[in-house]
Amino acid sequence: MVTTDLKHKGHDHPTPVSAAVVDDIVTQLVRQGYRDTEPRRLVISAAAAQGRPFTAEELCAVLPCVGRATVYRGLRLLVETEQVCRVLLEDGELRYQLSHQGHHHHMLCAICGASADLLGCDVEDILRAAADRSGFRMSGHWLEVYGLCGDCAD
Amino acid sequence: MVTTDLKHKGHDHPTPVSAAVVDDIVTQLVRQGYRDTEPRRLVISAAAAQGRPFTAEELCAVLPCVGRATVYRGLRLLVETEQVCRVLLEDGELRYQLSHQGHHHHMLCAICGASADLLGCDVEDILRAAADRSGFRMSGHWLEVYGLCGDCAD
DNA sequence: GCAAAATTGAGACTACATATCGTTATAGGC
DNA sequence: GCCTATAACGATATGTAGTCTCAATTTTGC
Repeated sequence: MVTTDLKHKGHDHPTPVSAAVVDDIVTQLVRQGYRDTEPRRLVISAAAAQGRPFTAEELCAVLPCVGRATVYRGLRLLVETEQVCRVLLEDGELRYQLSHQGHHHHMLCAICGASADLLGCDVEDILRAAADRSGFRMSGHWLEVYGLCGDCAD
Repeated sequence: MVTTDLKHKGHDHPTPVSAAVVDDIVTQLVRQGYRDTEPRRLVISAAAAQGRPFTAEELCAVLPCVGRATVYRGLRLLVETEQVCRVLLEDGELRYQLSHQGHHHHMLCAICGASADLLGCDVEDILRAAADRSGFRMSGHWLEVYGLCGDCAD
């Protein structure tokens, strides 16, 4: 859990963010025909440095050296290419976070705001069967789980 | 202003609003100490007339005789008192619709935009068990199902 | 009918997000 | 390494959704 110490210009230094994560995402983008640019890397790096779901404005605040429009565009691109996924908070607010591979759901802590992946849960088939019984052909779903994480429940 | 046809459909056949539905909701509000006012009834009536999930702006458009602020306040009150529930569309847009009693989930049709309640599905216990295994204490969840309704699947 | 209090509505205001457009940086050919 | 087409950038204008303010109005209880 980090950190309030990244707010510098482009060529600063050791972010707690592993360069490998950024490189990996950039590689995915390049593979899809997008360019490898400095501002884009900064957006990815800032997103990766967030310890919990974040908003576009929060990235802007952390990246004063990158134009607002660029932050928004970068974030949108990451969502479109599925490098970043959206997270729905209990009050209806929509935030973002780096996406781990594949379809999954999130458990969101009401106290610390942390997000963890919900593993070992396959509701897909159950939902599809229930929908079927109503004559509805399911193609997808959206699920968020709210509560307290292990640390905060104590 | 480009709107998808999904969001336009349904203006042709507004659901006839039974006065009983409006009366019922107003009764609930009065019971909780809120007043029975004409603008508030108009908001409820307009909400009930929507054939599918709607936005605050849509209600405003349908109710030119009611102030914007009043529409927003009325809608917020209805959400707080759980007469209206929020619905999350697949693209992340948040809309509203009259609430049927109790906890339930929605199936949203990608073509006509209709919303139906998902019945005969209890994922609650499954989710709680999966969360438990990760040391997470679940207190609630949010679930939406997307696909095609019976009419549109043909 | 009267007074207190909740509610309303016009419009100012804020926050968030996108569009415009001239400038800059990147990638790929040479 | 140099050159060019163009993707991407950033400053800022514009748009959009929602809240806030406050005087005027409506509702409720007496």
